[in-house]
Order: sequence, then structure tokens, then C-alpha cells
Amino acid sequence: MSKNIRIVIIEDDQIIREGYTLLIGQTEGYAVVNSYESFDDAAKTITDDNPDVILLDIELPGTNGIQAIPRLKRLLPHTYILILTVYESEKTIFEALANGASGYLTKNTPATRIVDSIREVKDGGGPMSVNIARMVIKSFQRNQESPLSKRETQILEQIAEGKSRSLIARDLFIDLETVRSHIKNIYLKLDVNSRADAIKTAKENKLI
Amino acid sequence: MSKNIRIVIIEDDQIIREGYTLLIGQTEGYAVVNSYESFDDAAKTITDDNPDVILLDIELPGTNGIQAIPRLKRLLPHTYILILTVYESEKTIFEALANGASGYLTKNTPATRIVDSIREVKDGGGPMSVNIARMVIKSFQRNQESPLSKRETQILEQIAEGKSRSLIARDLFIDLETVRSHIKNIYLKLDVNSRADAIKTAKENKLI
DNA sequence: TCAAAATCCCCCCAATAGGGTGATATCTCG
DNA sequence: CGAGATATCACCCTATTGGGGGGATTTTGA
Repeated sequence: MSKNIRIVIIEDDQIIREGYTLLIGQTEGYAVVNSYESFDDAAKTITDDNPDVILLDIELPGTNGIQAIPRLKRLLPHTYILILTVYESEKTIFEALANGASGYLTKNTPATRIVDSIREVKDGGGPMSVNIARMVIKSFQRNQESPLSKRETQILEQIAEGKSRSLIARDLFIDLETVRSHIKNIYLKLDVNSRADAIKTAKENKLI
Repeated sequence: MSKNIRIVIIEDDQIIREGYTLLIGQTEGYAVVNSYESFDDAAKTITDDNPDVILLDIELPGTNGIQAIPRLKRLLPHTYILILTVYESEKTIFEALANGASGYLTKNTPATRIVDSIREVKDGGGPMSVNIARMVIKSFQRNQESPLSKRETQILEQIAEGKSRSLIARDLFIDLETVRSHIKNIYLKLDVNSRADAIKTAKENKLI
């Protein structure tokens, strides 16, 4: 026995919604069990749909897609959420992922890729459009041209972990005064004069 | 005129290295300009190869792949690095990406996907194997069952930004003593008694 | 060989962190 | 409705910290 993957679509544009429904419904092994034009609409009955995967748009009337994610998660803890949107701003992407989305596709994604991604999400993958994946990877990467030396960077990291000077000194097997000295240089280079500002500046410039 | 994508392979296993060379060399538009069995070996002449993309293994004799990334970046600032390895530990993956890798594929990746990924990397994408992508996405996600209340989470975030109690109080428009009180509750719930430990525990459990 | 980096040392003092022990108002959920 | 969680504020204490000064020496890398 082969069970279909149960899919719900939340998308306000009727044309797109029906397009996806048709596309996915045609595909062997996939079943669109319901579709809604807003989260507020979906919230009432979506638990009865018992979907495996929800295709979710970001721009929705009322509750937007980002806000909808944690609520959907609460309604359906074991359902995967796949974002399908035109939004490509970094903020939106990271919010969506942080809120619990399992994948993020932009709307120019080819039909076959969408269908594949639904399967992928259900199999524990994390499908992303190429440009999204690039942004995600970039978010991990440090600034290569940091003004800070290795040691300074290392110490700044520990500061960002909330460690006191003495703890840092102990953990790095150096003197308390050395830590102090490094911190002074860090402040000089970053043109700040407090831990909070140093961390802020460092994060903004991806130094840590 | 169509220019080939210039590729260099750094991989210690001869069989695999020759396999990739053959596979990629056969493909229209791709040229393997050189291959090495270690970074230390490659370092001497790789700048002459002038590659667009480097396929890099993690487990290498001498300098390992992770350490090799920043050095390759220094030698060839405009070259993309694509990791191709059996390693799937979270630590390795995030280190590789943080060090400047543009993509991360595991060795069970189908041949066609490898070839596609090279193109993708050159076009500004960030190819990842499905399981890698899942880990990367998961790394963005918070623990849904945090013991901390919203306010406590918010305050813990500010602590992780290096802010002092008084700064937090000012920014949240609450009394210094209230901040204190929240922090005490955070410490209670996390069973810690310092900022550093709170941040550590919180990060381990993805509470922030 | 020469500059940058890393290491260590001293002064000062206000601010901070963390421990203890409370109170009160609101909110939420069964 | 009522218990428990949450958010707010108060005052006690003291050791530690953080940041601003001023320096010096050694190690390292290009």
C-alpha cells in the first residue's frame, strides 16, 4: 500500500493556488487535501485536513505567513511547512526558518522542483532555491578582512559568550592583564567602549 | 565563445580523484585543470591553475580540508570552494561554511548532481546535500518547548548581546530590579548562576 | 629586520553581578 | 473560580568586574 502525501496550500492568489493544486494533484503519490486563501481561514479546519506538508505563502491577508508558521506548528506539530513566495529579503527568510519552516522556495521555482521539494521535506530534507541557499550559506561566513587578529577574534567570541575577563584568562591559559590588553585593542580597532557595542559591531560586520 | 569552468580537485583517494576527473572532464563546458592529493601539495602551484571552482575533500593528509579553506581563499580570493566529503558531523559542516565554503555535498551525491552543483556554485548558488540542508535549516530553529517565558527569552537575548542590566532595563522600559528579577528566574530555570553559563545552556538548547 | 601580535604589569574607582528575601498585579488555563 | 505562572518593583549585602589610564617584553611572520 502506498499512501499519498497529504498537502494543504495556503495562498491568497486564486490563480496560483489553483495552479499548484492542479500541478500537484496530477502527480502520482501527492494529494492536495485542501487549500485556503489565508491563515485565518485555514486555522478553523486545517487540523481536520491532517496534512503532511503545508505550502505556505508569505504575503497573506490578515495573519501573514511568517506569523502563521508558529501557529500552524502548534496546531499541527508534526506537519512540515514549505514556504513558497516571491519574498527574498534576508530578514524574511531567516525569520521564516527560525519560526520553523522546513524549506524555502521562491515562486520562479520550476514545477518539477516544487514537487520534488515536497517529497524532500517529508523525507527530512531542507529544500531551498539556489539564491536562498546562497544567502543562508553566506550568513555562516565571516568577514575575511577583519581588522582583528586571531587572538582578538577569539577573545571577542568569548566575550559574546558572556564570559568575564578572568574566565577568559583561565580558559585561554593567559594572564588576566593580557585579556584586558586584548580587549582594549579590540575596542580601539572597533571604535567602541563597551562589551555590548563590541558585540554589536562585530556581528554587524560578521567578525564573529 | 564559451569558456569552460576551470576545476581543481583536492582529494587524497586516487580512485575517487580519477573518478571525478573523468566524470567532470567528460561533461561539456567543464574542464578539470589539475588535481592534487593534499592541500600542502596543491598550495605550491594551484594559483597557476587559476580555477573557478575547487572540489575539496575534508579528510586529507597534512592540512585538512577545513584548515585548507581559508588558505585557499587567500591564494585564490575569487575561487569558489565546494566541499565533497563523507563527513556529516554538524561541527564539520558549520566550520566549513564559516571558513568560506560555498557548498557542501556528501559523497553519496549522484554524479549529475555534482556536475550541476559546480555550475550552481559558479552562478552564485549554494548547493547542499539534502541532509546537510536540513541540518543547516535546523540550526536556525529555536526549541519550541523552551522553559523560558517570552520576556525571559527576550532578556536572555540581550544578555547574550553583552548588555548590562541597566542597559536592558533602559531598552525595555522596565525597572532595573525587574530585569534582575527576570535574570534570577532565568538562572533558576536553567539551573545556572552566571551569564556565561546561561548563554551556554541557552545556546545548547537553542533557546536563543 | 621590522612591524604587528601576543604577552604581562601597575594605577584608579564607579558600576556590575549575583545572593538573599520579600511584595503585588495580571494573566492564563483547566 | 482558583492555582500557578508571569511581570513588575523593592532593599539588603559584598566581591568582582569593567573600563580608563600608563607602561614593558617577547614572539612571530612577512
